[in-house]
Amino acid sequence: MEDTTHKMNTKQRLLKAACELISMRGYEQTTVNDICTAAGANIAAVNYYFGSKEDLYKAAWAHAASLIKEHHPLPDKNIDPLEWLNEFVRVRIEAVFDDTPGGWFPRLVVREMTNPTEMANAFYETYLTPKMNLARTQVAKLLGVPPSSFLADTCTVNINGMLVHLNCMRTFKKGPMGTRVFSEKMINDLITQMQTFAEGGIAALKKAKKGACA
Amino acid sequence: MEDTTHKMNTKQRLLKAACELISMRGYEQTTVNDICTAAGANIAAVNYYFGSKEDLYKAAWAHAASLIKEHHPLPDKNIDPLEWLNEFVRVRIEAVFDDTPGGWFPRLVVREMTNPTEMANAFYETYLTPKMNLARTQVAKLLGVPPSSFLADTCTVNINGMLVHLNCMRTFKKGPMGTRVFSEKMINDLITQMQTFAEGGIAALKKAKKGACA
DNA sequence: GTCTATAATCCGATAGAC
DNA sequence: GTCTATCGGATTATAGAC
Repeated sequence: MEDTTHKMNTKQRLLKAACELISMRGYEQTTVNDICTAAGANIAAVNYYFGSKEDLYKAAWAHAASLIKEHHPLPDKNIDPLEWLNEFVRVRIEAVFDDTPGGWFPRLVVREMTNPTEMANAFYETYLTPKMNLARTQVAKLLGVPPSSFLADTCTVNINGMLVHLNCMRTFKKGPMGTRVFSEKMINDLITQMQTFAEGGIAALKKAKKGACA
Repeated sequence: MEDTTHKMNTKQRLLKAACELISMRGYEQTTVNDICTAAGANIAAVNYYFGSKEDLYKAAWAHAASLIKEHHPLPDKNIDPLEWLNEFVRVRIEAVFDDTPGGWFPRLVVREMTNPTEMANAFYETYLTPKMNLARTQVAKLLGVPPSSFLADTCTVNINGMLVHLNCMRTFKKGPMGTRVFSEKMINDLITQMQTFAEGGIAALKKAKKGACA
């Protein structure tokens, strides 16, 4: 990671500082003063370039979303469902452990999820719901049920829950949740384990469904 | 739930209002003014009875912890591990969906997890770590590995992640995460599904472990 | 014990000089 | 574009009357 801060103009520096600080501390806990100081800009710069703290925040989401799309793209939806799910788990975990700008997005998401602003609904619809629909479609294929079914929904929520929880452990440094340290090998083991766990869980649910019908 | 507010003294009313409001909105988002208004007390009452907002918060945790111990006790640790885990999942989910004071604790936990105060570490050690150690011990028995192993740890984290995520969906009403509505039957289905999913996940991990040794 | 009034901070936003 | 100075609002905590 080359530091190109010195080459960026004030607006770009503010955007970068906003992504970094807000993904690290959350929206409410980050003041415009913090952002301006980190960006080497004056306290009035945020309002000059973005109009308000809220609008800077929206720009930060858009920026982080484009970066994760570039660095951690989701698998092709036309491949085998099980392969898709394994790739999905892998990509999501890798993004969670990404300490470069490519990892800003999952942290912004979990901050917004757990400390919602007035913009939460808009962010969800734009950036998250489409991805979640993709995942539920693949899980439904594996379960042999419609994507709109309660089983497909809750099963997807379960898998997403494990990933979100992992994201929390990385995002919230304060408190014992963030005290775990993961080496490169441990991350790879974690990916394999979560893939195995999810696959086993889905298989068990599919089997139980058949049993209930018989 | 009988409303006995009128019978309580000011200190008790403050404690109740603090539990309700902070579990609903979080510590930072709840002002002492909100709490005093809800308790029908004066703005200065919190400092008079508890010394500070922080000390009231500590009292709220202690109160909520004693209530969940009473209304949603964990299963006996000497029963069969699989039965223990199923009971654990059931009890935790029931607590998450409990809208009475018995459900204050999980909401306080998730608020503190995702918006940590300076007291986070102390709360964890006192109220949470012991429970998590219990769960990891049972999961380790099912996996056939030591409780201190990476596999037992991450597997327990996976299961806990699903439960925490469910807790988030109930706690954070703002944003689409809290828009799902669960009927009594859906909650029971959810319990069965999550038990099946966890059991299947653990079985798959145990099988993969054997395969790796062969 | 309860109340009013206020002190002491802190934050986002903006006016106006340069 | 950048800066200083300040306004207006919100919050915790407390002093002091009743």
